[in-house]
Amino acid sequence: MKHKEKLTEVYNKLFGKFGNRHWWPADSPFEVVVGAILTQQTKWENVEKAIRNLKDMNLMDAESLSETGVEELEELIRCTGFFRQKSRRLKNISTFFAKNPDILEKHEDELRKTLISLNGVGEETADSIVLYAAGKPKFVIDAYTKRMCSCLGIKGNYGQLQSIFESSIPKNVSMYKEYHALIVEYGKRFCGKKICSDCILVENGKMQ
DNA sequence: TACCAGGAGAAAA
DNA sequence: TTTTCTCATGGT
Repeated sequence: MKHKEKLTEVYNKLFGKFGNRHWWPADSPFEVVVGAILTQQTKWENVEKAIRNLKDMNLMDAESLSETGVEELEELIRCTGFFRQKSRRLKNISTFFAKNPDILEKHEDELRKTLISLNGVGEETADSIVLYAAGKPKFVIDAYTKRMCSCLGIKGNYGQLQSIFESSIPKNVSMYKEYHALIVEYGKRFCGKKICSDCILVENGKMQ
């Protein structure tokens, strides 16, 4: 089966199972940016606590966050792990957003390139911001996506997998958001477990 | 106790 | 250019 047909079938199956995920949970585009940094190698539940801490201190905007001391940030986001790195990354990116308030209005390719040039922002984090904060079409490839693709027999590095997804499904922001969210939900439940046999994409002992 | 979670960046091979 | 190591906490 070709990639396009396979990925379309997987989408339909996941949507049928999980429905609309309404992603990304955030009250503002900047909150998505903050969440994208904090969620690196961390469970979302811990990110939520840190975001609550920042909101309680009225720091959920670029200007306020950029003016906050690194040590204070470390305490507020400690629960997300890697707090020394992340506090510096947060301060760095919020300073950039404070100086460039219209950055999210740029074309997705230019925006992505700009974001990746910032310290602490790699491909996945940049794409998450482009898609969920700026609302522009860039498919996010995360660890779950790589694992799922590997099981489906679709191989490639980040850029290759992104190209496969973007050429297989309609270039549509809502579709990109929904598909990635569905893969995460699927991944949380079925990937990394020792019982792959329960995977909803498996039939007769093998992936479709 | 050991392992993993919605990565990125530097160092080593 | 690809792989490995480090960053760190909290939950299972």
